[in-house]
Amino acid sequence: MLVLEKPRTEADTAPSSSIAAATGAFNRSVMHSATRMLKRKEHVFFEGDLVTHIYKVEAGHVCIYRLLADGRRQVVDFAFPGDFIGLGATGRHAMNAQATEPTRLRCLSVSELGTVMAENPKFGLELYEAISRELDATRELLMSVSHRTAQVRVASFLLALSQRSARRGEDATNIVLPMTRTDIADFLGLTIETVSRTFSKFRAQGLIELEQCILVTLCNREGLEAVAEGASA
Amino acid sequence: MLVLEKPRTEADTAPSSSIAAATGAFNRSVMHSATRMLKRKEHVFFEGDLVTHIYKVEAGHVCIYRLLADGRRQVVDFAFPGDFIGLGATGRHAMNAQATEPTRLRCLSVSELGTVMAENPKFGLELYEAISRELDATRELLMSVSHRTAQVRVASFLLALSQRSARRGEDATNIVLPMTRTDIADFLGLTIETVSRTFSKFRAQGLIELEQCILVTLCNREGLEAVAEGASA
DNA sequence: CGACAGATTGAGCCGTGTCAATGGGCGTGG
DNA sequence: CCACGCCCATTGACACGGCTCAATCTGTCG
Repeated sequence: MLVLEKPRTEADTAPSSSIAAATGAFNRSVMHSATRMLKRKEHVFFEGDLVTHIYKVEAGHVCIYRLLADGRRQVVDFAFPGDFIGLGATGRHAMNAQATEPTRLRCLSVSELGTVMAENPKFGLELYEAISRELDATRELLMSVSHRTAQVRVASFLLALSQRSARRGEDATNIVLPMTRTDIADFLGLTIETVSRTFSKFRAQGLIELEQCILVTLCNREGLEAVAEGASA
Repeated sequence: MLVLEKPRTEADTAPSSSIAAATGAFNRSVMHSATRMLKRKEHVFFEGDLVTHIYKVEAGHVCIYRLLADGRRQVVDFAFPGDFIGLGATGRHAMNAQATEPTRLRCLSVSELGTVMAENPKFGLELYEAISRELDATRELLMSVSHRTAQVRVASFLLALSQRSARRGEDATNIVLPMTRTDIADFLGLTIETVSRTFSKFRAQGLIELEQCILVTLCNREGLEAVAEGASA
């Protein structure tokens, strides 16, 4: 998942080990399980679907969103390789999950869940910790969306992406956006126009460089962090 | 917790049974555990505190919030009798929890958690389901805060309170607000002035009646629902 | 009765949404 | 290979909702 806001070091490092543990148990448990390939824009599941599986993203990215009555869309999460999706749903999915690019998933049917849980008593706890991180991330997003200006939100978003890249050992300054402006806007609770304008403003300020719309270079991390902190810059 | 938005019937009834189960297990497990009394405005725990206990609200109300760098406050949840608080925190609390009125809690120390889990393998799953509901509620709140007008948010909020009262067998039309305008504002991502103005507007439209600031009467539920649905009324 | 916290109400401004037009990249088909 | 069309991103003008600042009112507690 994508965590906005600078995570405290402890809160950041500690759970990743627990996630690693969960991932380990998951992999051991579903060694024989199926993988599933998705094309760009293809859905993993839809809102209202019966919950049949828990998925772990192995490659690609998945956008978790929900449609509102008025046709608007709220993206609640972006799932990255290593993340679980479909957690927390009981009975039926409350969300839609759509691959933003070609994506590979590992699947564990919920009917096996009980078996796995019985074989590995820790697995329940591991799921609990995974979903706890999910909850934390959603709350961070809530903070961001409810009280912050567009600039702060977008800056936080870019920094979060950068940190995620760094954590995965990838380039933290040249970021490839795995989602469209619309996805970003619906995630941050903004319009596509505002997101675009904010990118442009950052570029004008020399904070970032843009290439092909999806390649962002962070030229001035300190400056971006200052904006994310709320400095009106 | 407080769930905005009209819950689907199935999503609403199904989990309540699971919660009941969890509560049962919790009570059985902590029969011997301590209760804790809090005065109005007293804190259960603060952000950054070590996680020592999981709590269940027995009476009163608890406001779960977090302070932002700029001094603003985001309320992420109101815990009502029967709700758990402190779930999902690993290591240290990421939130503050403050009683909005005299409150009684039942406590289970996390050191006992392992024991309880071992004695009752289902307990982990029950916690998982409880936190799943928490996640759903937070996502609903996110929807509400990110894309909706003040009127819609406040209307949804009142209806959510009403539904909660109804579910608890209390009066669903005469609601006692267990929190201040500030708490409501920080929950809905609005200012206290906007909340107040919106209340006044609803009163002027004959949708509600106000008494002593904390006693709200829903005069026109359909009208309020129409507003919550987005009708510009 | 006085003091204080919380709530209400008003005036003005700023940021973001809305509507609309333009630009750029990519795939498809001629 | 080029041209067209489509989708997405960018940019501008304008309106409006909610925030800010500020004054007043109400209820409560000492």
